[in-house]
Amino acid sequence: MPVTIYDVAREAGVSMATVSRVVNGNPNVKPLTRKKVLAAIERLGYRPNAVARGLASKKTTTVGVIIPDISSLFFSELARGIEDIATMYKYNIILCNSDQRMEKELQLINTLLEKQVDGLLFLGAEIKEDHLQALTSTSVPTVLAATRDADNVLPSVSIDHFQAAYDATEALVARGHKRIAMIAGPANDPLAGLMRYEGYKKALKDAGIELDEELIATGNYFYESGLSTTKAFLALKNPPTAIFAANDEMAIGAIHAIQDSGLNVPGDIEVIGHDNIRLVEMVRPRLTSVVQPMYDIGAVAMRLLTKYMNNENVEEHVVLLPHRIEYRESTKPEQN
Amino acid sequence: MPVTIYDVAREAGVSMATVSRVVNGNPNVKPLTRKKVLAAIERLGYRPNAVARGLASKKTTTVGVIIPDISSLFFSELARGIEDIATMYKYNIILCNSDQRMEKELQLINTLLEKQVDGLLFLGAEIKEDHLQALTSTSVPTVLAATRDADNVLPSVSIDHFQAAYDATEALVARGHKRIAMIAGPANDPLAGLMRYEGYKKALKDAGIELDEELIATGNYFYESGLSTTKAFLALKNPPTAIFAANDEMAIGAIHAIQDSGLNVPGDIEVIGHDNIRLVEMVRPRLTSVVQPMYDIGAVAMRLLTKYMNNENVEEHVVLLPHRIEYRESTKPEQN
DNA sequence: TATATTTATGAAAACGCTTATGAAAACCAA
DNA sequence: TTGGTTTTCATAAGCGTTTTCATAAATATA
Repeated sequence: MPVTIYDVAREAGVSMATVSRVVNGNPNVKPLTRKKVLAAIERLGYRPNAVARGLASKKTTTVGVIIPDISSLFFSELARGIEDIATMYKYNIILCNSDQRMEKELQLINTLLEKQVDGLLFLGAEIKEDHLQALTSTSVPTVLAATRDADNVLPSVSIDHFQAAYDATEALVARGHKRIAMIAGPANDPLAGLMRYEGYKKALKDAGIELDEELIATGNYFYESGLSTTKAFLALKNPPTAIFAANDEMAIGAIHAIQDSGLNVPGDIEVIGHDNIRLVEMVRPRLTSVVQPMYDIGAVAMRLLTKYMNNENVEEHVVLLPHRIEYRESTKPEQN
Repeated sequence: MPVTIYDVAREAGVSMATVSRVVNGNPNVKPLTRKKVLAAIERLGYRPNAVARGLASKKTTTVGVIIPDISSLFFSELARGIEDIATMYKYNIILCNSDQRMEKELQLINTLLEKQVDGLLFLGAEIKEDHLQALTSTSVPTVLAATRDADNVLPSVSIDHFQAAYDATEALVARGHKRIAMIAGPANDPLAGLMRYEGYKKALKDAGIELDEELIATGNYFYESGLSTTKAFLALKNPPTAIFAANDEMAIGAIHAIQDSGLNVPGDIEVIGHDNIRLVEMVRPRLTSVVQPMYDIGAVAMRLLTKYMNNENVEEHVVLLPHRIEYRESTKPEQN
């Protein structure tokens, strides 16, 4: 039988209200009384029941996190940022994998709301009407991380994917390339998929390079798809001299496909990846990549959420974190 | 104001007990009544409050997971296994990073118990007396994953680290090597650190190869330490012809150190890693590695925990999952 | 000293649900 | 019909806190 606040009250010779005050650090308790209560707590090994507390106070100090796949290098880094800040603000995290399946996402939102989370962090790709519907019809504050809804209805933390892709492509242009291939993400992924593709197109256009459909492939963000799409590129009668991949794993696949065919990176073909996951340092040549600050996105999103949960004032509800390109050996120095 | 079970009861013209029965699938409800209640729930958009339910039923359908670092490839894979099975059994996961710091681990155990989790999954390295004390002094069932306490007091799911390291070393011996180096883990890590080292030593001994202290280095499981320790090996006047690393990241560091010095893997030096994380396929040459089934360890541990939470009978509380070596290009075919 | 304030404490009512307990209703056999 | 079962449901007592409200004690003010 676990010891309750009532047991402590009796042991200390006070009322449970007083024990509650002591436990919650309410200053209106005489020092002597506080000491007595603390002693009783110690003696009995009292451990407050957070569920009961949650029912009474309507706060659970728990936030729900819906994430596509925690085993992904990208999202696990993000999750770490989330959790660190959550801990800092005394929140715990209920972590759920959605696999980006809408039905599951909606169901998870519901489950987490049932569990009375104080806030919700949603990571994913596409935010559809149903998501918006589910997330705005509740009073529980929600922040999107590493994604955004099209109309910026919900608070979100991400980077400017369009500009990031533009910059990466431009860097390739600046190195004199005319035939720049892209391994894009799925088109139903509005940011990492579509936006990065748009940035690539715009950069080519601004450089006066005509778009060649042959040089555009769609991958699924996994290594394998980088490998296979690049093999196809290499089989072209006029293959690319540079490749921009929508994420690092595919970029590394590209490098290996190039190397496997006897060509050299960056000598024959230069490669730029995206996200700058830890992997980029563990490959030869090390991968030049657009830095997407995953940890920071998670951390900032969580911080933002705490503000909403505390009813603090928030100046800007859509935050775009800065990106930059980290140059490594998969690209050559810029020629000018 | 959220709608409560009471509102539903009024709307449906029944008592709240009946609503509760319907919500919880209690069969003792007339079909017609059930339909009325369901309709009322639908009409009002009722969403049961899991906190209140938890208080009344003393079950939260939530389990706590203490993990060293979710951003690690190794642990995030494990976490995925845990979460998948948890979902399957209708549990949610509260995920906490411990960074292997004992103080934090103990504090997390306490926090999770306050939150009234139905079970606890502990992942880490060393299980000390304090851990045992904290974990056994509660009635909340606990399972260790990817680790074990020395006396097998607590239920656990892991592999036979000694044997795994023995097998890896033996594989190198079978390839004719006499100078086999090991990049071990920290000695205060009893399994992945110490046990794997012991397995290595035993295999050498059984092969009649004398232990050479020069060929033993201690790393921290990160890529960098594989790189630096291997550089030191290569600087030896009599360098190793094979390297066994206690995990894959260090093994990949070793490969790159070897390649950077102009030597060839496996031509000049063969390398075996441990764990078989997804990375091993994303490196050239692809890394031969001892398969530790991370996902399965997580999944089995969670499954085991569900049994304890349901008071089911458990035959064996210490489960050792099988391991094997996956041969890739960082080792040569066995010569016989 | 008497009065007004402030500070400390306790009693008791929520919080939203589950779960005995037991009564009424429905069913059954004889 | 009658009595005995079985179903179906309502009443109400928790579950362990927080939090109002009231009051008592302590302190300050006049």
